[in-house]
Amino acid sequence: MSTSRTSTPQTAGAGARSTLTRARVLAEAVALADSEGLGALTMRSLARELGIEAMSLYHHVASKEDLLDGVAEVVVREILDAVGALEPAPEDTPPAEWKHALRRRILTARSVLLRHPWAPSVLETRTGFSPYVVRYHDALVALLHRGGLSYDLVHHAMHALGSRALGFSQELFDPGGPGGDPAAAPEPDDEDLLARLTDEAPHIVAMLAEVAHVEPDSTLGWCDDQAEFEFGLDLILDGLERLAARGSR
Amino acid sequence: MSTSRTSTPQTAGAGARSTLTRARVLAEAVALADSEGLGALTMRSLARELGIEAMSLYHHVASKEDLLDGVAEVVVREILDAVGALEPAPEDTPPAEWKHALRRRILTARSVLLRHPWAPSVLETRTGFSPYVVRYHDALVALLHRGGLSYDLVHHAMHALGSRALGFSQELFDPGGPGGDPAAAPEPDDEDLLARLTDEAPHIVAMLAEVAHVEPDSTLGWCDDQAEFEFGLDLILDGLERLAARGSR
DNA sequence: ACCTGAACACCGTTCAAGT
DNA sequence: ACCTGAACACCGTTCAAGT
Repeated sequence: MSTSRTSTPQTAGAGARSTLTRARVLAEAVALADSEGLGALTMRSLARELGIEAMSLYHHVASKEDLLDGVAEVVVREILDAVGALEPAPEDTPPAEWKHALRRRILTARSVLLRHPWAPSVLETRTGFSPYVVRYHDALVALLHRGGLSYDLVHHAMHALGSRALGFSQELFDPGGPGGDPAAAPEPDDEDLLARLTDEAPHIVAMLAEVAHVEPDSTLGWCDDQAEFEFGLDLILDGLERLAARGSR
Repeated sequence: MSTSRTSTPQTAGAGARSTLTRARVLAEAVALADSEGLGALTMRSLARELGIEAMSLYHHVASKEDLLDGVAEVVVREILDAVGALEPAPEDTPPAEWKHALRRRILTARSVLLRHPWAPSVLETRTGFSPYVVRYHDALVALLHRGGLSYDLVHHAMHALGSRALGFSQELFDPGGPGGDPAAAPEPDDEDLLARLTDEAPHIVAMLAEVAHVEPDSTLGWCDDQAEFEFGLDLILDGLERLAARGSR
């Protein structure tokens, strides 16, 4: 479902739209993935949404792969905008506050990704050096180095953060999380699943019984993604801080 | 390329193989992904490899999705076998050594995944609760809890580890890493790339110039995946240890 | 220059039919 | 019961042709 049909004025009958640009193609692709999921983003469906024939897309995009590159770029640019709007500006933050500044940037990036739950799986598969991704990471490197961390430690830090630097993490048991396809999220189907888990994973069940906010037999109680993300992030940031204090490692 | 054609005796002419089982289908799927990459694993190519018609696969596998579930299961079972062979056995390790025991298990899991570079991208997309994945994580939970960590801290720990618990991590700039498709790994194309990066990412370039073992203008010098994985893992494990010492948090 | 229709070489999968 | 061939509904993409 989309309002693209009527969102811009056009000459009466034919399907010709104002003028197609790469930017409009990418924006529509993002909108389509937002509303229908990444699986629904095909060259044909995207063209339909734009009131155009599939083959016309190839005038603005070299291939499906290039389309996904562009889509990733749009999302990361959105992150850069959000992060750039932070106060105080990164250059004005006292170097010693690198940890809080980094934390804030990463959580801001995450808040953008929460609006595009499909984005992590696209970002994961981009192998090239997208200019905006590089620029984002370069700013993080600058922040850490200005904070007094040696380049050696900064390098380790970037690896340790991994995709967390962009605000998402790999949660193997979190089908509803930022990386998951909403359509693929299974109904917890509590009764059977819990019985199975009690057999196969008694310790996990015991853990969840103690930890989960809800009773484990009512729903399985998906965990608080945001809180767990921050826990893991802080674990890493605190560790880095400790290493930095220990004489730039 | 595969030796499956002659790997088992068979009656002279026809394509009928000993007898097809789900296990044999899955084993061949893993072998195919190992040798040709995940992209080359299609129902048709797998059938061809087995000397069979594509539709016959549906007698042993409900769908492609089910095939991938099974393939993931094979890999995780391989991890469980490798981890089970560790000495001393997990139940016999002194509880206080939970950190080293956990570290060893995770690095063992990683060594298995290094033999199946495509496996992380399959594991990432499994949304169900695979019995073997659950069992593996249950053992980790038991290890941590026996080590004296509260279930609350163990729960945070599992989230913080994320996919790292199974031995892989999300490296956005590591196309050749465990998560990458070898076919998609780009030639570093040093000249242009470095020029571009010097513009877009001066701090990253400065960092790499200081850190990389090789000169940055000869090759970009991909980082030491194993060392960086261990750095990040230890950062998390040390942090957990500190929290545990601080009175089970 | 931009857009199109028909066609190609793939997918996963259904279905009725063979043994 | 297990396996098959033809066919269906999709993909991304090529190509020659339209304006």
